[in-house]
Amino acid sequence: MLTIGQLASYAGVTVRAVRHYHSTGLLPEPARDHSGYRRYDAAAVVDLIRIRTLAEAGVPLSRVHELLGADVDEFSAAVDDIDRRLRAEVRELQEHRRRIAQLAAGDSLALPPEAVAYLERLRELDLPEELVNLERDAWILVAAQMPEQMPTLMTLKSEQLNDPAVIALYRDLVEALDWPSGDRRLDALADRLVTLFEVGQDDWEEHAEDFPLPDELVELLDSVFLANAPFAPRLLALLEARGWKGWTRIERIKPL
Amino acid sequence: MLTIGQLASYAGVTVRAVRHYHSTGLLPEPARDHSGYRRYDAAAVVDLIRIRTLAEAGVPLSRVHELLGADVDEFSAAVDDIDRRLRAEVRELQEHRRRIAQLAAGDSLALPPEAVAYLERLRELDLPEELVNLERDAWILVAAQMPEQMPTLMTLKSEQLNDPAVIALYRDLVEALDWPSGDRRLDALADRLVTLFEVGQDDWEEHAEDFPLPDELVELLDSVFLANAPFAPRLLALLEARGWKGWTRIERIKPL
DNA sequence: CTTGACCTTGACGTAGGGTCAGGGTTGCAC
DNA sequence: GTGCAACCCTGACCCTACGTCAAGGTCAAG
Repeated sequence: MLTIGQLASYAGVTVRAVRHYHSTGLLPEPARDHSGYRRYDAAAVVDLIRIRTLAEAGVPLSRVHELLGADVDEFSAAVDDIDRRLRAEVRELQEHRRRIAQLAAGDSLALPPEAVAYLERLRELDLPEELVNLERDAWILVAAQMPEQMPTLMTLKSEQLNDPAVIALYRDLVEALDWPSGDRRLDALADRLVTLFEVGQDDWEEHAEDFPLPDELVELLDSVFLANAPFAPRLLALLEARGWKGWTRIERIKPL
Repeated sequence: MLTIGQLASYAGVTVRAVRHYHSTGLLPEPARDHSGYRRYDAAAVVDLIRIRTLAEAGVPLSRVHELLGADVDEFSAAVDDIDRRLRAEVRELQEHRRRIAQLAAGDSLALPPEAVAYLERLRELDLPEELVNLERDAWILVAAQMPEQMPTLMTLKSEQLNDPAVIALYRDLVEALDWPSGDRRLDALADRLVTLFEVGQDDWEEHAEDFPLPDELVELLDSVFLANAPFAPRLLALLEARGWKGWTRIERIKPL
């Protein structure tokens, strides 16, 4: 008669595994000797080797029992099923590998390439890193909600950058981050913003219909603006006084 | 400010996952409102999306933190490392698939093909299934201890089957399973066994040196014999009286 | 008698959360 | 004002397939 250690060693598994199989009922508990030790016969070794063979082939323990008692048809059906599961796992891991390979540090983490390109363009225009980071975080939020619209959105944004007035405004908005909260220069900024809005209005309304940002996303992006720009509340108030409401989604509230 | 549910939905993860990330320190706990609810800002959404991006690419959570703060070099080194791990997992699964595909119900579970062929030959010789099953279990034990010797061992066993006297003896040994324990016919069986031993002795001794079965394996196989054949103790005694000791490894104890 | 190798049960840990249970909060409709 | 659904909170147990102590009992050798 064998002890659990001998059994395990003959079958090529660990003692812990044998006890685990007992605890799940996969291998029946044998009789105990006078001191409480489990005592096994050679048949247990054979059973355990069968279990190990299946387990090492990737069969989940919960299915080993059914496979040990299966006839040829049941067995091959179960094997097919398990192989399907393994194939799916392999595919999933391959997909992981694909994604891992595309990951890189910095912007491209959580942003599609067209957004990365847009950020890179901002950098080339010598806009400060501070702004680029804010833009990046905002676009991460957008990309998470509407990934398929990102290419078109990025094209639109990129086109805006062809207007030197837009770029100048970006630059001055960054400057404004350091201004005291009631700074008089905000009025001039508001005027310039309104000018841009009115020039670009038709374009924007057209696009706004094509790509409706969900209300909650608009709110979220506004909150990013409010949280990062001390002048934001005052600027929004100035814009409202000029007939424009909102920021992420700007709307006319007074007719011209 | 966002609740945990809104945060989770913006980032595309479950509420439970967010709490899990809090518990492991991956995502810092935010401030609570007056009723104890967690309240998040948009920056938390961005952080969470970054975490999700890495996690979905197969990065273990324990490494996500280090990756979020890594520079380009550290990042790509870590990515290489993770990809190695993923590759290893894929290989392991492919190996599982290979083995699963070779598994079949019946004998081939836990036995190499040459052993399966040997068992099949026993069946073709019309030896009873009872014997074939006993042989199968015995060879499972041997195969588990010395897999690389199996082809040669099976060749040797197969050659023995070319002697009609051996086959006849097998048949009669199976018959003997039903005999009463002190049956007189055992004497005749013992005589025939001894005859075979003496004819084959040189062959056997030669092979015994080439393929030394470990003592413990011999003991285990003897125990299979003893457990399954009621006549075994008596037969072994008769053999000893004729100058031969053992069963799995038979040895002459008296000179001729 | 000691020592070391074995055995016993029980419990906790792994990765990444899922799924209750039991109770408090909020917001909207009636 | 109140009822109800939909949130939120913590705590706890569940999953795989065991690994790894902890605290003790047993056995064989020297």
